[in-house]
Amino acid sequence: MLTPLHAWPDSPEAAVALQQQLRHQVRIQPLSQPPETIAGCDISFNKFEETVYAGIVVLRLDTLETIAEATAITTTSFSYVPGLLSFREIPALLEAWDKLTVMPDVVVFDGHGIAHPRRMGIATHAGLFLDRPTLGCGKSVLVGRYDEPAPERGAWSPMLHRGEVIGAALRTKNRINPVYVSPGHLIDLETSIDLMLRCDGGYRLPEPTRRAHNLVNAVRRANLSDQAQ
DNA sequence: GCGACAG
DNA sequence: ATCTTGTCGC
Repeated sequence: MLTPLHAWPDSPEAAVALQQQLRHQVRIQPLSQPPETIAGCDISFNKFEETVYAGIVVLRLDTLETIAEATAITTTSFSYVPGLLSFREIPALLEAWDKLTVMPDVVVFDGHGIAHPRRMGIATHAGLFLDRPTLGCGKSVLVGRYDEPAPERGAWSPMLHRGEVIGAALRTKNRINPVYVSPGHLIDLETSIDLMLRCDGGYRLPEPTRRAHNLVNAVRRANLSDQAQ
């Protein structure tokens, strides 16, 4: 089990205070080594239920083939609050992480990294726990403004918040809405964008994220049919 | 004060 | 996030 970075807050107020403390530990910098593997992670749940299904999928960056997977089923009491997503999802993801037999060089999260009001999105927060390069790739914006990037795949424009560049609106498919990429920890924006473009499987979302999403939904639905019998 | 608000 | 069929457009 990973050494806990900190105790888990029991209230939104305590969580915000913790984010203010943790933000000083974040390091946005180039990768120290060329990555060969990348993992995607996601959680799924049935509305109104506290059970959460977490999953992580590791792929080779050059071929995008899946080389490892891990899942975990737990419960959460921390409900979703914009800006505090990590407190709801990280516990379950860390349980899945402990079951992983292959350590990925980079981890992509479904959400944001520093593109967050306190620069502490789920990718950044988790990066501090894992002490490994992480980045966020979200489907919508939490904070920040940007100019629409050109319509061609690969085009991107910076996301700005309080005078800082916090991420990029990146076009992963021609004429399709961009995804929002931001570094989490131990990586920089340029590398994050490059990695997302290399994870192209022909869809709007990067392959690591898509596979993790499919994995957790498969586990959740399998559990539903089990209970029905 | 009003609106916005990752998954 | 999840619940869901067809449908408009490239």
